Amino acid sequence: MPAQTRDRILDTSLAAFGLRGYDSTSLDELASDLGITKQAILYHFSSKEHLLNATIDLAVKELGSALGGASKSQSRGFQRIEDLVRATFSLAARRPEVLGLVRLVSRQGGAASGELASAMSVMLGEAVRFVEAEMAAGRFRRLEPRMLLLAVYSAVIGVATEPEVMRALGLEPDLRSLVKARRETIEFLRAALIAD
Amino acid sequence: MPAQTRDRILDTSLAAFGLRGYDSTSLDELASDLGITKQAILYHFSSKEHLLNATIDLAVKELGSALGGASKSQSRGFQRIEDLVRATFSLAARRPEVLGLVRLVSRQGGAASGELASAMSVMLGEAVRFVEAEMAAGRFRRLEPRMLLLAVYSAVIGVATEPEVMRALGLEPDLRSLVKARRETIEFLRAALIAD
DNA sequence: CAGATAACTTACCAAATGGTAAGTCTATGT
DNA sequence: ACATAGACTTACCATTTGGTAAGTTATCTG
Repeated sequence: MPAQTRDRILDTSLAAFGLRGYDSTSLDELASDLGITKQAILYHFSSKEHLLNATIDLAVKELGSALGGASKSQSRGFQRIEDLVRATFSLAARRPEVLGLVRLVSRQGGAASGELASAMSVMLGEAVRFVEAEMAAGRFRRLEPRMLLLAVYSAVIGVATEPEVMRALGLEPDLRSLVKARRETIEFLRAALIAD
Repeated sequence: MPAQTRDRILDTSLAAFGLRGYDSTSLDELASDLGITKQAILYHFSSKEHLLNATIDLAVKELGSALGGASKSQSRGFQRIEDLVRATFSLAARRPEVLGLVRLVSRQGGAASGELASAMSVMLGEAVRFVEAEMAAGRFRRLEPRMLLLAVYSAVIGVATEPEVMRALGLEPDLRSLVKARRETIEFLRAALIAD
């Protein structure tokens, strides 16, 4: 099993980068978490930046497979939005580090963000067309589609990945609250989107 | 003018911490930006962590004065939400680092987050009561107030501080787009909140 | 069995980092 | 005139960081 270590490294670094940040994570830390030496990491990934790139690739893949099903579903109208939000919350509960990394990269924007940016562009492009079609069909309220999506994206990602704000609101960020948050987010979006 | 350097340090570190993160900002960098030595910083703030604390204090103050007016305004119903969103966008355009730091701290949650957390708790507490009153008066749609606020907070902060996502949507994060984003965010919230 | 290759580890290293100690320079109060 | 205190700077320092070089071990191949 030669390629197993490589996968373990990627997994651990995805968690570390996604939850604590790039600069806050040292290769030595990653290595000792994995019970190997730092040089083993540098054997598989020639530099920390390359490791980040590979980690982003993994996150993009996981994001795609988590949201791909919902995004390509045949459901129409608000049901499709609901499917997407459910898939996002499910990912946030299962692997919060993936969304954390997405947010990290989309903020920093470094040289490595190209791939993620283009992957997101594709997904967002599809989403824009979908929303426009629903608006044209009169099923969604008429709003600027891209701004609408930005607001929806922000609301979902924020709710799913800001545990401290939940605490400030007096809500424990446990599974039960997350389920409640999901339901409320969906109701919120339904209210905002459904044309009367 | 003895206390001037201290203020300049705080100002620069607020920008650096808020836009690039705590670990990604070194004292040497801050110092050379300011044209002083690192030890001058450590003279005013005995450690990097103390500097962070003082920086958070400043951010809390700026946040308070930027949103305080809108939050204590006498306006009722949706107008008050609109005032708040406008104030937030104005802050995001003028001093994005303040919101950046708020988000950074609210995510990391470190030992220093106490003050900010409590300040936010107060503001959010007021907001919850306001929303509940509006719902009781039948002016706002009935949703879970805290979850609603979390979604609103996330949407506004996200739209105001995620330039990369805007780029992925094909929108330049310049002032004009920000104005558009503000208008659309308000319309989005209006649609979500106003009871029919 | 020889040797090449993959998958590591041990040994280093230069630069950067947060922090300490001691000195300098200026203003102020006595 | 002089001590004192404030606001720094110059000189260091230990640790951490990302990265290189040179082994070591096991497996596979001719």
